Amino acid sequence: MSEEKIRNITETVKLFKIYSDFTRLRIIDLLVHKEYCVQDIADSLETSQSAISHQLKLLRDLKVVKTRKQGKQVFYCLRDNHIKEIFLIGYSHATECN
Amino acid sequence: MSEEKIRNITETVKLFKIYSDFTRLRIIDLLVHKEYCVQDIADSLETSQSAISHQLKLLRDLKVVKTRKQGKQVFYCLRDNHIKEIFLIGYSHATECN
DNA sequence: TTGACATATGAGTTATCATTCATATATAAT
DNA sequence: ATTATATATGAATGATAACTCATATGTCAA
Repeated sequence: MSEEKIRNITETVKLFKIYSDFTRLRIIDLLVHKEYCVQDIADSLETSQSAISHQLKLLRDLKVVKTRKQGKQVFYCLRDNHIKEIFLIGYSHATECN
Repeated sequence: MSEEKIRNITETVKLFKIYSDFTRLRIIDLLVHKEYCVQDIADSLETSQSAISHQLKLLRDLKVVKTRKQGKQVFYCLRDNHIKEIFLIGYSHATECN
């Protein structure tokens, strides 16, 4: 297995890991539709503000989301359509056998 | 967030987790092209037979792969095209920015 | 049936990572 | 300036899961 192949597989693993956590995937699911501020995400998901903030930091570092500050609040949205596309493909594959 | 939505997200997380490990993804990458027996996978990936067998069991339990026994060897291949499709989509998204 | 080979698997160890808790930072309102 | 609100973050904890090691199981050959 070539060095480049290994790099590519490594990158692909990183990509899939983004979607492999319940909290993160619910955040992404919310942001597919519109932007949200931190507390609204936390409320929607019935999860602590801290846990959400930690995951949002992760998603920020991975360039998955971008932010817009408005007063005291910080609004998050998906950075581009790739994230949304892969989420929707995975979601439909995972749920189509019902 | 509805009960059904939570079930769907949970299933989607499970799906993405399949692809979220370096060893498993390299196994899937091999099996995209053709069937392999356990030792050939282990040799290709320079990973112990035990580690490979453990991951193959996982993939079997998740209905990702199916097996064919031939003498002492067991050949593994992908069970259907869904797995391959999602892998290829993720792979191309992860590697297209080069 | 004994030995050699291929694969499977249980137990133990270790590393990763998501969460909590406490607290820091930043902004707005009074 | 002080207080309240929104968000961020470091450290500690706990859970998950991948790997190793030892060994079991299954199959073939002699």
